[in-house]
Amino acid sequence: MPAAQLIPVRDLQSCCAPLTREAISSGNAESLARSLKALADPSRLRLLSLVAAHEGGEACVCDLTDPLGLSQPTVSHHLKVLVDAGYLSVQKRGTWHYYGLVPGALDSAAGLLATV
Amino acid sequence: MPAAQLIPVRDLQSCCAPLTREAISSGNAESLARSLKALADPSRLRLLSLVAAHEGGEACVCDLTDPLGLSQPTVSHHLKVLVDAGYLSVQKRGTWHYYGLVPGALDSAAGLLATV
DNA sequence: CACATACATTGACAAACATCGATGTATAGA
DNA sequence: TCTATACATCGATGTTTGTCAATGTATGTG
Repeated sequence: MPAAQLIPVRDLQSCCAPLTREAISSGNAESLARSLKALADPSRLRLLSLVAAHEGGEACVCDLTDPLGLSQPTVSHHLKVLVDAGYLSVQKRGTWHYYGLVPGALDSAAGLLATV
Repeated sequence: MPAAQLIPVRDLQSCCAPLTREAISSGNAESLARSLKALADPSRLRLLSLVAAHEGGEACVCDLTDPLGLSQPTVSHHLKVLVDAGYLSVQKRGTWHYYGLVPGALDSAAGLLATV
């Protein structure tokens, strides 16, 4: 899948223009849109929040399905989207997969927004 | 359409929890997701950028179709989405409709992101 | 009035997406 | 080795979304 890859938020850059200068490039717009699309879903926002609020800052899939009211495959899918976008990280211990927030990832996204 | 209304970004609030405290409520997650979804499209990001970079900080539809390479109805549609979400405002002078950035709207969105 | 311009709305269609049930894979324990 | 648990992947389905051509609505001009 060479076309349309997802770059982790932290590696995104909207270049230099802070605003009102030059219009964002077509490529940067696509990258930023992809990162925002990963966040633009109520279930995924709640997932990020649930993970962050969970003790130790990490949670396994089994901790998340009930509060979300979604099936395990669906939760797994959303987690994958968030990992691919660079908002979450996984760590496998035994049978469990522990998801945790990538430090600064949300801030990166917020920062990019201010650059239009 | 009483269900699932779009609240302007500036009126959104994720309540008090800054992070890692309590998980975001289902309702707030829906509202925030809706606002982010309005931004999560390359064409709309470029529209915001083009409007901001245009002289006077405002632009009419005819200024935007060519740089975007999209049809007039499509541009009109995207602009409506951005207006409904509270990112753009419209002002009609004669035959022209001038779109401008709503001050602080993008910052509001960025701020909400930091609250998860 | 007739005509042109600027824009919105409608209807249609294909692509993308969220969701689930079923199935596959790996790890742990009896 | 057999069984149970935790999770991922697959395939199918219904919904949402981006896009355009066609049409409608004002506004301005001759």
